[in-house]
Amino acid sequence: MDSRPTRETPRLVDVAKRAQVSVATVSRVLNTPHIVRPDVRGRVTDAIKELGYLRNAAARALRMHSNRLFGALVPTLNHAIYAAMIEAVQRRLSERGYLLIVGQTDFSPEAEMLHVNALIEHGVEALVLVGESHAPDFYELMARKQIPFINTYTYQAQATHPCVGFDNRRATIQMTDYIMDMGHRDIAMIAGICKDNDRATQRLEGVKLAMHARGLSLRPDYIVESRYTIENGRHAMRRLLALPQPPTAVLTGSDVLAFGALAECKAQGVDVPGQLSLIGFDDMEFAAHMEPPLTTLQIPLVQMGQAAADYLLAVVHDEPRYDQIELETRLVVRKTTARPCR
Amino acid sequence: MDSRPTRETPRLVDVAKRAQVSVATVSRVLNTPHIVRPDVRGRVTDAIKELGYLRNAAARALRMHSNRLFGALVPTLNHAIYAAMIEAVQRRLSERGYLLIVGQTDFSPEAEMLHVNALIEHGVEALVLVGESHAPDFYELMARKQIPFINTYTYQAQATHPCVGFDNRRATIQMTDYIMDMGHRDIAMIAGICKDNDRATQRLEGVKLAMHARGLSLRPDYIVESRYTIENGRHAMRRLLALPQPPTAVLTGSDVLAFGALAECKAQGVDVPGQLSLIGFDDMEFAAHMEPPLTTLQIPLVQMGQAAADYLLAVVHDEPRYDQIELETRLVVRKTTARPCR
DNA sequence: GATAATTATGTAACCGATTACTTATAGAAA
DNA sequence: TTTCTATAAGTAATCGGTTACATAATTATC
Repeated sequence: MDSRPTRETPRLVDVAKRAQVSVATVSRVLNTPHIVRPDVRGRVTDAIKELGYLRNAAARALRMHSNRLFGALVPTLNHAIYAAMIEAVQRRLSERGYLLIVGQTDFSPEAEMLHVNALIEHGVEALVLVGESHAPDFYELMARKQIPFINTYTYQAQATHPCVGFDNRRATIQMTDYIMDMGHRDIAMIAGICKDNDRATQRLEGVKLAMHARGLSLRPDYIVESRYTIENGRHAMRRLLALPQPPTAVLTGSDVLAFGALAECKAQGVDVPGQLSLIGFDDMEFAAHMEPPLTTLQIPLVQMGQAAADYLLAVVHDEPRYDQIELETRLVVRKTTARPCR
Repeated sequence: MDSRPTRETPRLVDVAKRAQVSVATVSRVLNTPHIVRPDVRGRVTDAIKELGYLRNAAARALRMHSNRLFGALVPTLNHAIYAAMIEAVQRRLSERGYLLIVGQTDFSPEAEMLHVNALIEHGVEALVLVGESHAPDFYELMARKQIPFINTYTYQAQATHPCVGFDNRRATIQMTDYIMDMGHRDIAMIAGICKDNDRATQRLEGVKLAMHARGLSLRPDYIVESRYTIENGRHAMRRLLALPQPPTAVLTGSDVLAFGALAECKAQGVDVPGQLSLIGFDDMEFAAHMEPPLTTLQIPLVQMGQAAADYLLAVVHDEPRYDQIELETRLVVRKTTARPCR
């Protein structure tokens, strides 16, 4: 009868004792089972089950310099687009036995950098980020620590850092060309907040670029920057409609803004697309079910998350991969766009 | 001139050497700065900055048996309600210097259990879960490992496990009473999938209970179970409207389903609330902006996430706390409910 | 100025798993 | 049966912090 106080958690050595083998053997059963004789292996797995043994990842990480742990930082989880991307990343990593730490930056590079440091301390093997503009010393740090990462929601062929996504400028150029082709000239943009947000900035630039290319320009009072909420979309549209000469077409930086904008139009009796055309961005679930259904730009969110996870897994396992991954966006034409009636 | 190959990552001992102190002192500067003389402390912090030292959480965790790492498991991040809860949890933990590993269970107890094991191996100090029904050996495991956890989205005063949320049965009883008070008897429910989902199950039960209490009963063909998507909400409503005697009121297990249901009503020219009353669940952002604005039940998502984080932090720091936390739900009456016209 | 009390710093054991290296065992060949 | 080879299992060093305990330095007291 052994009356020593029972340890709370069994360790490798406890399993070894019970299976009458050395710790090395147990470790082998756990990591490279095929090099252990089947009968011994059986004894060990039995002991593991009987004791309810779970390995200690801290000890493992300390010795192995690897954690099976990735990190992902998004502006917020409260936007479906980021949540959906994270969901795809998490799912993919899970399939490969990796866990994911998630953090939120609130669109602040400083907050992002704080998180990056904490994540590195915790030994994450790779990092998923959003956008390409980070804190000043971010890239230097990653290079020094040799931690692979990938920027999502962004793509540039000649980018110096790994990225997966699409060219945000080209995306809104596509939208703007489409609406100009229909005959619109008085085009407004309800954009996201551009400060510290390269995607929002580039989307706005795309609109300007496309208009300039046809000798038009985006009037300053036709630009409204708003945080991505329905309420803000309404406000922004109210502002535009109150202008002496309201636009005939409104592009938005997000379906959420478009939802609010459309709600405001309905409230004010403005016919969409009769009097005013509206285009969203993201093609979120509700876009197809709005009334009228929203013309918008489809973003390959799930693909992006998967590609980000796959890329980092490839780096970690030293497998071949592409550093810059471009994904297709698609303008989904539904019922909120028409030729201007003026 | 020192030409030894430079270590990739500086360690505590490197900092110690550079600051001309022992490792113990550096560790103290990091963990209990006030017990180190200011001048020495200065030397050390300088050395830390100069070397770009970041502590190794694995080594720390191994020695300390604590990680500053929590875990959270939700069915999916693709539903705003779970994402919003996680966002609140993450934010709160972040304030206190903790990181959060997030996993998705897809409403499967087995998948949940797999994640739980992985999280424990990775040394999470506490766990946030959704609902109260988990894999058979879940509670036993948590008790054995002594890892604190909390069930969210659920509340029962006499619960044997920590929980934060509301009584899902009472929530739909409240809705059902309200709609019955208006005079409705032909009440249908578009519920979530009840299998392995205690919240969905209890919500459905609540409707049945409330109706029974007034001598009514929920007809089997008035119950439709659907996954929480807009499209499914439409389908469900289509099914109900195709019935020989359609209901005069439809309760739903989620605003997402209600959104789809309302879209279908509009498509079929069914007047809401004239011909049919509709109630949602969750009070998501878009509910107030639907047309007509959706009557729904408000859930304190953010509060729930915060409370869950606070509870677990309290346990970990051995501070006082309540094990069962009830939060208020509120029926937000908007424009999709009216007396029946029949 | 000497001694005691207090505070600051250093030394080294420890956390638990992995694995290079060593030793034992089984199987093959003679 | 003996020797050699191949394969399996064991021993112990190691990863990088933390902290009990030992020692040195400082301040307080006589």
